[in-house]
Amino acid sequence: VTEVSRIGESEWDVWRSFYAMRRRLDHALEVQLQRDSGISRPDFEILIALFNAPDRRLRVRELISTIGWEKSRVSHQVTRMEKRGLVTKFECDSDRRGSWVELTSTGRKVILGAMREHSDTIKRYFFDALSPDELAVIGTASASIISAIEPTPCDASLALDNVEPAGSSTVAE
Amino acid sequence: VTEVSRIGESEWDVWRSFYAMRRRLDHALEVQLQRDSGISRPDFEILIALFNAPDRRLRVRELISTIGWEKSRVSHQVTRMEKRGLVTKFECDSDRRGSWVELTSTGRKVILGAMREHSDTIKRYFFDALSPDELAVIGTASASIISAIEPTPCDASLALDNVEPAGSSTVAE
DNA sequence: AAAGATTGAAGCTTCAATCTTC
DNA sequence: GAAGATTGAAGCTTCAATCTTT
Repeated sequence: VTEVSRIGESEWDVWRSFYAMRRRLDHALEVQLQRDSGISRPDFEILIALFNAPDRRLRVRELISTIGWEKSRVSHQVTRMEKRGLVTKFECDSDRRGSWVELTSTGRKVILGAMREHSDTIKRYFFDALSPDELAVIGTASASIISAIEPTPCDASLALDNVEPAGSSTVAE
Repeated sequence: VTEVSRIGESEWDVWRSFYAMRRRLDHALEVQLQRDSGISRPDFEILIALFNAPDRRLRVRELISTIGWEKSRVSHQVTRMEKRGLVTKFECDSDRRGSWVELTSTGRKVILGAMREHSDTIKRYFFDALSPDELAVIGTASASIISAIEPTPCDASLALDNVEPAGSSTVAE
């Protein structure tokens, strides 16, 4: 479609290497969390978000925007975690549509241990494997990829190329 | 535990950036595949493996080693894909325990389209976002991380530090 | 017994529908 | 009607158990 800057075999090798790395890293982190702390990565994400919150509690709405999941996923996940005693749910006074999710004391213990062990694991598999230069490149490269995916909220401004046709009425309403 | 080479806030920023990038890239690729070709990423992986095989067919066993999934995952996935007409299964003559999985003509059409569109997407979100230098660093960094996770099969050779005790017989067999 | 493969159950994820409160 | 949240169904993933052939 557009002019193609050739992607050759060596480039695809990088992609495959990158792809394999993501899979193995994910898997290694999952295994470690489950083995050391008895939780899954989804569990970890919920717990860490609550742990970092003001009173160890968040609205479901906030959980959604913090972690970036679908709302039903959060709902199902929290329901399961409540059964296991990691969190509790209760109604919100100020807005009776909403509900709070709060860390239990068990959940607090679990996340404290998990943070320590999980950090060690990330250090071992990620930071220790990379030089400072490599780390820096990965930081900027990650940001570039994210920008490439999200056409930027400034998208709108690009569409307004020939804006302001002098004194045209904006919607006669 | 061991002496800690400090992981500071800027390092964790890189981790979070990397983590977010992986999630968004995965999501973007899934969305594109589903929208353009009506298949999921698991579907794509099975189809591409079969497409690259000698007669567009593989034993389940080979599918497992090629893609690196759990055997039951492959089995369930293939069963679902067979229902949708993307692949067919039939018995293996030479080893009656085994079975073949083969691309249907529909499956072939689907994967041909998907490869084109999916490559374009990877180009747009991955290759176009990165400089040649960044790409090279990501390649070597990915390999390093994989090595850090898998203690290397060459592990054994490291244990053989003081090898070759003069005229030792190499396996009396 | 080991290898090749399937099955069923349970947890995870997404989608669409729903319900209540604002 | 829109926002906050839950529910149910369907597909995905893992684990353990099973079954057959070697």
